[in-house]
Parts: sequence; C-alpha cells; structure tokens
Amino acid sequence: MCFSHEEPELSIGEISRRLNVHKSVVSRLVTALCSKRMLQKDPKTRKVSIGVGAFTLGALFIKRVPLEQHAAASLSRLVETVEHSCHIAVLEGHRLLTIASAETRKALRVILRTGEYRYLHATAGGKLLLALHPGLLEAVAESTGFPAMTTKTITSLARLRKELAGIRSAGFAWNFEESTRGAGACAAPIFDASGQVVGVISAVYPLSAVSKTDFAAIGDKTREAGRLISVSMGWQPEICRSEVPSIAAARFVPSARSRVHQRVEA
Amino acid sequence: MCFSHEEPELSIGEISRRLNVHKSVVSRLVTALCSKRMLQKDPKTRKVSIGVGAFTLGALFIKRVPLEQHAAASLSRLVETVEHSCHIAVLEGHRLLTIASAETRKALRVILRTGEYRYLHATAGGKLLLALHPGLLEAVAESTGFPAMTTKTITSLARLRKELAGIRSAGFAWNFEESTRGAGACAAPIFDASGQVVGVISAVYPLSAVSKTDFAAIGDKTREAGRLISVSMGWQPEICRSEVPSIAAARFVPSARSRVHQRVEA
DNA sequence: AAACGCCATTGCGATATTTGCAACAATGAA
DNA sequence: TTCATTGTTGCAAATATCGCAATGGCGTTT
Repeated sequence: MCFSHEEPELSIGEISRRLNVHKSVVSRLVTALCSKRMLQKDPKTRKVSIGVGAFTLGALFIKRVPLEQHAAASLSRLVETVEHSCHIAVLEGHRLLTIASAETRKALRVILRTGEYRYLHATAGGKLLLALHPGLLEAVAESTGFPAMTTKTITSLARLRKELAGIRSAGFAWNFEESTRGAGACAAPIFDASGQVVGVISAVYPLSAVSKTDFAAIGDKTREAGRLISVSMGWQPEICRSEVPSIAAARFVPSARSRVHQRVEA
Repeated sequence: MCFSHEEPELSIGEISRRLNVHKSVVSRLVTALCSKRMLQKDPKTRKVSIGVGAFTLGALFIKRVPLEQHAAASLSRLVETVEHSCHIAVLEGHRLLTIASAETRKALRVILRTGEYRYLHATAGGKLLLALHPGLLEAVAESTGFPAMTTKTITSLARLRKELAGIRSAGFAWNFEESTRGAGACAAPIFDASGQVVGVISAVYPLSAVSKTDFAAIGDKTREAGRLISVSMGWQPEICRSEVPSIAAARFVPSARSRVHQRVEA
C-alpha cells in the first residue's frame, strides 16, 4: 500500500524506509509476493511495482459494484457525444473514487485514472455528493478539511455551503479550475432503485477547448447519461424526481464507508 | 487468491476448506485484511469478498501497462463503429488476459470482463498470439492442453497448427463458436516500437446479430484500430509490416511471463 | 580503466508471533 | 423453541519471523 500513482515503483530500500521495516524483511516479503504475482520486479532497475495478481483481484472487486456494470456502455457513448473524457465515480470514505473512465481521442484532454482518489470539495462530482449527502460536508470539514488545489478552490465552509445549496437545487454540478488549473468539469448524479445516490458521471475538459455554447450541450448530455444509467439501475424518474433529496437523506448513514465496506472490528 | 469470477464471495468456512487453513486463522486474517480494506465482509450474509484496496492497487498495475494507455481511446471508438463489445487483451502466461473492455449498448451482446483469463486456443485473440509467438503452441500443449469449450473448439495440435498457419499469413484471426456457443469474434494484433506483438484488440459479437456483409466491415475496422494503436505506440508500418513475424520471433522468449513479471527466486 | 560505494540478498540465532484446539457466541433452520 | 451450523476468542506450544552482519552484484566516479 505504499505504492501510489505518483510513485508506482519503488526500490527495496525506499519501501524499507517508508514502512520502517528492515531491508532484509522487505526483500523477503517482496520475493514472496512476486512469486504470487502480487508484485513484480524489474530485473534491470530492481524497482518493485504492483503485479498482475493485484489487477486480477481488483477486477473482482469492481465487477461486484453494480454501478459499474450498468454504466460502462453509457460512459463510452457519452465520450463520443461530448468529445471529452468522462468518468464514473463513487463516494469512498471522504473522497471521490474513479471507478470507470473513458478517454476521448483528442490530443488536448484531461486525464483521470481509474482507481484514483480525489477531493470532494474540489471536483464537480465530489461537490454533487457533498450536496446530496447531509452531514458529509461537516464530517469532511472535521477530518481532512478543504485544502486548496488551485487559487479557485473553495476552501471555506461557508462558501461551500452556498455552493452546495445551488448544486442541490440544480441537481447538477460544475467545476471551474477548482481542482486543476485550466480544467473544468460537470457532473450528474446516478440513483439506484431506492432513489439513493450511488455515484456520479462526469465530463472533464480543458476550458480552453470549450466554447460558451458547448457548456450547455455538455451539461445536457452528461445529465442525460446520468439519468439513463439511473433508469437502468431501476430508478423510477416520475416517482423519485421530486423526492430524491429526501430519500437520499433518509438513506444516508454518517459513515458512508459502511455501505460498501464492512469494518470488521470489535 | 481463492476468489474468482465464478465465486466472488466466500464464507470463512469455505475459505478455510479451500486453503486448508483452520477457521480461526482465516477469521483473524480476514479481519486484518478488512481493516486494510483489501477484503470486505457483508455483515448480513457474512460472506467475504475482495475490497476496494485491491482495486486501487490493481489500477496501479494497469496504469503501468503501456498498451492500456494508448489503447483506451481507440477502444471506445471501435465499439461505436462496429457496434459490438471490444476488448484489449495480452498474453499472460499461457492464457489471454483481458485488460480493457468497452461494451456496446446493444441488448444482445457478448460480455467479457476486465481481469478475466481465457484460453488461447479457443479465442480469436489467443489464436493470433499463438500464431505470432513461435514455441508458444507447444508450450501450451504440454501444460494445459486444449480443452474443448464447445463442439467447435479446435482441440487437436495438428488442426491448430493448420489454423495458425492461416492466421499467420492473414495477420488476423477469427473465431466461430470455438469459445462460446453462438458467439463469434475477430482479433487484430498490436505491435510496439520494436515490432513485437504486445497484445490484441478484438470485437466479440453474437453470430445471430451479424450479417455476412457485416463481417468484412467489422474485420476491417478492428484491423484498423489495431494498426492505429500500434502506430501510437511507436510502431513503424512501412518498416515492420513485412518483418513482423520475424521480429516477433526474434524477440520471443519461451517463458512469456518473464517479460512483464519477474519471478524472483533462487 | 579501475576502484569505490551502494544496494539487494542470504545464513544464523533469539525472539515474538502465529497456530490450533476448545469453548463460547450468534445466526438461521426445523 | 430447540437444534445445528458458523464465526469469534483465550491460551499454551510451536513455529516462523526478525535483525544483524557478511557476501555478491552493479552502477558510478575518479
């Protein structure tokens, strides 16, 4: 778990230092995990990285996320329509986890990788989830807070509350350079049969490549994709539309983790 | 590693039996891994399954596969053109590992999941790799052999040799119900800058949904997608086209695993 | 070109962790 | 309600792990 997207490969010594475990132990552990293909080692550079076994296991997890099963097809379709990279993300603890991504072929594009975590307060999808999950904003405020990613990141609780109120009434969220300089995004919610928000679908684009008229179109298409996925998951538009916030509220549990993951502990 | 696509969740007792480890040990191990989110436990059914941590790690692996980075965009584009689910797969040991998949929105479609392994001799992509990797066919024959998946699966070494000769000269492979009853597929090779085959791109479809005229179009589009990805990976068409088999041959090492994964062992 | 320094690996003893059994607790079925 | 199955926990024996130091292999520096 000391590997990350920033440092996908480490030497034995680096791992040893990070984990505060002696080199000999790391060496033995790495060889053991390599034999099970959970790690792999470049014989030339001697750097260690995640192995194919982990990928196989990870695929097993994502297969069991109902959202991913329904969203895959709509996602690639959305990419073709809006001509920008699109993503499906879910709430994971106090962060936003990208579980599926489809990239446009354009040279100028924003790249978000599957499996990557991002802040809730600085992303369109994250703000949408903050808006639809009562209590979540406060929980995040107490734990990680709202670090600034760019000069446009909303870092104050008061301003976030205001922003979320607008998102709540619109049922849709935008992001203008709050996470990455020059990049914008929009996100639509995805509901399941019970009317609960289970994730978001978002389009991410370089602001320089989007004209004013494009914005509306991208937003509409994204919203429509979210609606389609919701329907395929059993969501009943006519029944739930007006009730969405309340149902989402009723179903929400403070520890958002507990729904998907069970912390087993006395 | 006792989890699979067929059995994505197991009880403590089942794990204990499969691993020949006492229930108490499994219980403690599971709780430990749950705390690290590598596993998760459904509190109601008490079934254990792979956790989000494994997914995060797996994403780290796939990010480092150069092929996946270049192919993602072309893949979704191919799906839109041929209107059938498409996949990118690589050689992993003696099997074919699907590393990326994009599904069509059609109701009638063939579903292959990322992270799933399939037989080489019963798939279009697998046969293509068998054709381009000298020695691989014999290695597979000795290890797993060629189990029949359907009545049309080619199970004899002699007939496979004949089939592969045809594929080699065509540089392209088809599959008619050799893996799944009613399903067909075609696959094109993907080469890297060194002219080595690094993977295949394939389209999978229900044979009932494809007319005779469609076949040619799907094949052409798939082949073209493979070529595009190859080029983006630095492949030089004019130089390599005629040399592909030989270069691929020269670069091939008997243990295909060793390229990607380092078996660390005395 | 040669020597140096760094990094990873391995043998070995002392230590600490894990194991397996058994009983307990909890859940679901009859 | 009772039975049967399944998962969790305490405890002592036993095993595997840890850390150290030395070896071997590489890349780098002078």
